[in-house]
Amino acid sequence: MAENDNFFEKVYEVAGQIPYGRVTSYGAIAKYLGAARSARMVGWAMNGAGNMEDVPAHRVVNKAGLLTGKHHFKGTNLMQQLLESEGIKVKANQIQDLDRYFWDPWKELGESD
DNA sequence: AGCCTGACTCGGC
DNA sequence: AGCCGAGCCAGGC
Repeated sequence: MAENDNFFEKVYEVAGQIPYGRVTSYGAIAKYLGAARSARMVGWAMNGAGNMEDVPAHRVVNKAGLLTGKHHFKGTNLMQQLLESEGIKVKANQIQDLDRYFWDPWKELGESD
């Protein structure tokens, strides 16, 4: 039952398509789904995605590159370690050179609309 | 049924 | 350039 029609499922799909060593923002995903103002819902969806290995929630940060959701992971700094493990530089719970690692679904996947 | 909170973002000062 | 307030949608109490 892949309810791809659900907002949450869409979030999981997009997040699951984030390539290794890349990150994106909640707003980018939300906007890609047509809910630019519902970035919070993306984060809320991530709450359930955190249990999914197919959904690298650690690759999803806020627009500022801050690891806002790191507190929701198992460990205290698990999220940061995962990002650093992928070659992403993280400092003070914030991704360095975010522009270099940023992955925009709208740009990469393209809405083709 | 109503109010508060929350893994966000933007605009104004 | 940094801080504050408002907007947004959905879930929890």
